Amino acid sequence: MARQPESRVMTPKTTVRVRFSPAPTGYLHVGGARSALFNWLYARHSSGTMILRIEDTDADRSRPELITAIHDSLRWLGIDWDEEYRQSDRFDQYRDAAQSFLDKGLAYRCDCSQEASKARADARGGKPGYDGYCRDRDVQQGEGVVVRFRTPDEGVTAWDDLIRGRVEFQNSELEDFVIVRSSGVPMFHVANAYDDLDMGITHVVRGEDLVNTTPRVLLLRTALGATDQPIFAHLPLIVNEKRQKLSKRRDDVSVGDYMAKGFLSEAMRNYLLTLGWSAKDDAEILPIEEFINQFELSDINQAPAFFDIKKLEHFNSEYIRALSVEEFTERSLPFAGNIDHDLYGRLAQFVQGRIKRLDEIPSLLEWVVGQPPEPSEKDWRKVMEKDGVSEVLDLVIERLANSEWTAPALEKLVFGVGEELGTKTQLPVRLALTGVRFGLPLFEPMAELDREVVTERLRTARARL
RNA sequence: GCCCCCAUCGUUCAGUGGCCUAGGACACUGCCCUUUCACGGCAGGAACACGGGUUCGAAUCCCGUUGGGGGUACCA
Repeated sequence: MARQPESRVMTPKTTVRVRFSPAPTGYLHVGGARSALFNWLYARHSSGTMILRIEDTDADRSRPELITAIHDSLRWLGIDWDEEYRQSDRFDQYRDAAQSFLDKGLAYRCDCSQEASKARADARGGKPGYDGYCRDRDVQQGEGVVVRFRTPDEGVTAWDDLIRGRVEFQNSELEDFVIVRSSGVPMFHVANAYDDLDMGITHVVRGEDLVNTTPRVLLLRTALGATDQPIFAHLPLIVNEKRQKLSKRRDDVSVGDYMAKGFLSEAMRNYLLTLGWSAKDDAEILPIEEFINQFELSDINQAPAFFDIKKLEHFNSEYIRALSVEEFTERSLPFAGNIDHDLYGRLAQFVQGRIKRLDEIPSLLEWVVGQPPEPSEKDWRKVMEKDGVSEVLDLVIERLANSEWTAPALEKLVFGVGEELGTKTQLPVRLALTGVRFGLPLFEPMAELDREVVTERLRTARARL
């Protein structure tokens, strides 16, 4: 057969298969979402397969209902997948694998209690880890017995990380780790190595917090009979303001929280993308297709990135403003609070350009649908305690009685008073009416209120002068 | 402690030996626009952690120091 030209070299022989493997022990958080996203981007970029694999080997910690929540969060972000597996469905295969290790002498049973091995470690002089006490004790199956993998005493386990370059571990540093719990349930290392091999995973894209487990997984993979390695890409961590790995405990980071705070999923996804990777020409906000097109794992940075909500908000406001008024109205309605839908439909266009997050909407509308907040001392002094304000209010109140009740007419009325009196009139009217000195354009919402309500509010303010 | 990783403006990304008197974005400050706020426009301050090499030449390569982080479970 004739040899193909360059394309033969350029095209990988195997199609890309990647997986996102969350443990259902909590809601999807931004770190996990970013891992999922980078896997997905690479799968779509290379026309490969995106696999969702639920790593629920720890029955005590896993909560089945969280799987649905993870699905929802991924879907919200627009991340889809082609195959899905659940490790709890595959226990038998992992158990068989572990048994084969036992049969081949690659693993052994151990009946040391955790207290006992810790006591020995302390006696050894603080060097933690299991010491291989049971390696040749021929322990039999029984209560409290685990299976440990026999790690090599010498040599090096290494891989060429797409993001970090070559990473090496001395095998002598590796302890004989547990692969089957005393309950008989295999540990995640086994499941992970087995599945990556069995599912033909070509690229392992995951957080840097997993690098230390890579040698174990690699050793297990070899024990399973593999002669190759997947390509690893260990993503830099997303950190909080103290530069620590984001944690569900101390940081408010679940994807659902951001949904509830009024972030658009496209903005969230786009922002997450820019943490550790960037498109050509300094472009930060692009259609997802363009990102997919340009995405390469090897272009990802090595340094941890801070999750900056300010920047996320900027992205969000950009995406909000890019929406058509119709789409904005529809998508923001659930955040608008207790307001007549038709009324909101008329006012949404004024809201759209003024918010960074959808959850800011109710406060913007407060004076339209309910009572305005009490003006602050400072605002009152600055706006109302000036010469001519009482004349302005008097005149506006007077003319309101007979004015046509439309936005243009009201604008003309208020500005007309200003021209006659040689002063600016919007601010005092705004403060009297809305309670604050910033917000929506004044006249359109004003025309939505009843004449009596508007007049009453202005009178109240006038009385306070 | 031990193992592993990381190090460019406050933040984030760019920069892969000369194009860098280091660029973009967010944030911040000032001005303009505007009879609110926001948007928009213009301008500004702001960084290659330190010390050694290598080289004609280093933000870019090597070594060390310092600093930060991750891991060190019968969690994943």
